[in-house]
Amino acid sequence: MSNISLLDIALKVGVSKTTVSMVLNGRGKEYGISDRVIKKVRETAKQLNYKPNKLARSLRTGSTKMIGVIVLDLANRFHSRLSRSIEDCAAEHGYRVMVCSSDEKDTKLAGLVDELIDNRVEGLIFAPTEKAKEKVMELKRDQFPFVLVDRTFSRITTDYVGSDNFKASYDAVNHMASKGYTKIGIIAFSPNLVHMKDRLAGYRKALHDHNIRIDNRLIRKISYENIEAQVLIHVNELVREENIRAILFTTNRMSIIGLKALYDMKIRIPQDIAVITYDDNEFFPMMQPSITAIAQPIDEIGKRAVELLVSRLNNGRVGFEQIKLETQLIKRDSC
Amino acid sequence: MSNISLLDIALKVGVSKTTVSMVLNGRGKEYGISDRVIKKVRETAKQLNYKPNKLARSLRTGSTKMIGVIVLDLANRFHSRLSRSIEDCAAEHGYRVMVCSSDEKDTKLAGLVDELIDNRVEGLIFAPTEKAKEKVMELKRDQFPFVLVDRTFSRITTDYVGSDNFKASYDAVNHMASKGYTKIGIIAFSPNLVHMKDRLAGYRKALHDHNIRIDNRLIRKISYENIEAQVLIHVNELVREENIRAILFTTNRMSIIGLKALYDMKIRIPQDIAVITYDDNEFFPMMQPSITAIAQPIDEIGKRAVELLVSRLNNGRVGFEQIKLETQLIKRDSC
DNA sequence: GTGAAAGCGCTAACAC
DNA sequence: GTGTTAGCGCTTTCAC
Repeated sequence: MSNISLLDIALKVGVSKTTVSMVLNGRGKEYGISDRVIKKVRETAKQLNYKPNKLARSLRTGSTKMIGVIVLDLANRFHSRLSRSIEDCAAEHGYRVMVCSSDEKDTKLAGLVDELIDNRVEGLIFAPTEKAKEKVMELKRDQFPFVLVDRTFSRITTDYVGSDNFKASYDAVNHMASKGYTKIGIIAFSPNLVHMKDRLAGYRKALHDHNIRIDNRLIRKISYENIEAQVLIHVNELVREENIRAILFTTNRMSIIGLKALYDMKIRIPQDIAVITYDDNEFFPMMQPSITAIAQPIDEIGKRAVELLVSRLNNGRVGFEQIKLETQLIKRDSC
Repeated sequence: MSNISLLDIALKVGVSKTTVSMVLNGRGKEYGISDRVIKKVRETAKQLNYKPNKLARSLRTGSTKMIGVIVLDLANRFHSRLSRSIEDCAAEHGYRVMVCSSDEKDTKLAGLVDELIDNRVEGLIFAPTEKAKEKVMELKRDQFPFVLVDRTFSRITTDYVGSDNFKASYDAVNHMASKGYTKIGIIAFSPNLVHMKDRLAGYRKALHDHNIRIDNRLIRKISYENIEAQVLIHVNELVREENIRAILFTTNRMSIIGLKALYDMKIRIPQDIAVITYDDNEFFPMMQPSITAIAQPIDEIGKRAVELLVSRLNNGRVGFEQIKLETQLIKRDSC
């Protein structure tokens, strides 16, 4: 890799670095550089295969046009689509992204936040982990620009973009109850983060509105470790011991595991048990039965998050916005 | 965001920048800095919330520990999993990644390559687009370290990691033929890239070995624009006009569209038409019928690509390696 | 119309 | 044991 600098071009053309810099930044005219020189500089740059060093430029200008993005797992469909949406929208606003996965680990998240800041990203968009509140407060205290996505904390005000999880669950459980189901189970993560709180609250409210007694044995809260084993256990118990007739899985990961479990148990859907899942999937319409799902507006979440961040970066907007976007209950045959 | 530099710490502690730099890089002992100073520096750094400026460091050291990654589409399952694998393996080797999506567009790819290089990534891992050969040759000429993944070109030697696509298709079609199918269709992209050439060649060879006449009408090659419409047309024609009894979809994107098309046409799988798809999916075991698929070793592809790149970066390895990894035909009920 | 020079924050060779 | 200094490649102010 050749390492041609402005100076090399300047020397070759017989002008100063300054002139070359101006020309290559498209400000030749503005500074009244002669057409001859402009042309010569451009040609020489191309000929020498000049690559501007963004590190040097950023160091000098104090601007990297970089946004740090931390999702939970790039291999998870929700998060990869979210990343993609952020990537595209950021590009529209002239920003590039650095995407990382936190694996739902608080220490990893904190480390990534620091590293991204060390790399001088101008802002962060991330899905916080369960105990990341401290790190988030630290960012807030330092007034570092960031936007939370997917999930947030209670009692702490930050920019946030996510789904209207309360309504999403409400709609789903309302749909179940309207179909006559009363023994409705739910599997969720321990509600330390608001999105889970809301997903559970929507469930409760819907049951309440249908005058269905809330049975805490039907509400299963799992932790973020060993998800697969936990989902299996609880699905098993809900089905075998609690005799549920319908179930709501509150993340796409749980849905995959849960559906597979039901399938392996030879449970008939929806005859034995009706199912609704969080996050839609391309294969759901093709499954037998097709799966009823809560579709989150993933692209929109990414887009709004970028817009929120960029508006802070550009306008120095004050105050915080909490954006909750509408989900869509896609009714199919599983409920 | 406070912007504390080494100098601020140095001033506060009453030593020079150098001393602070040494201490903060963990080389205090090595350079014989006194314990008292080391402690004081560390404390002050923490207290001032010092964030090392990686731009400055990288500019100075000439090393960013960054790898640029360009996949086709971060929202595509194959590519998001590949990205994740690369992210993890890179981290193990002390590198961070910048991931971008080329959307299968040659100009976008070329632009991303340039931008990543401007950002001084030390190497690139990317899936080349159809007409990216020129850009790839340019990188090769400039001796910029890179590894191609998923696909490569004929008549150009570079580091490459992908699946053994010939064998993958061969296994699939061999499986079909062994089950007695003779009218076997295939949908592929125009084979300008070697992976597609191989996927088609494996199909042909398997037919040949089973003494099945190769009928070019059953081989459908589509371009990268408007994929959905094209797949629909060809599936339709293959089914309605050519009376195929089995079909091989050669990418996961095609599989989703193709399966949906068959589903909408009320084709019974495998009674009417047997199906095998490229890329496995978590939902395939649960579908009715379950879907037979070619599972690519995605994690391994990412891992090996990173290792290949890192070995070049560290050892300055000469020569090129072309790694073709074994796929696995996961036999289920769709064929 | 163009150039000189300072400085972004850091590291490392060399000096004392 | 610690400091001085130069310089990575760039932008930008000011000077001519």
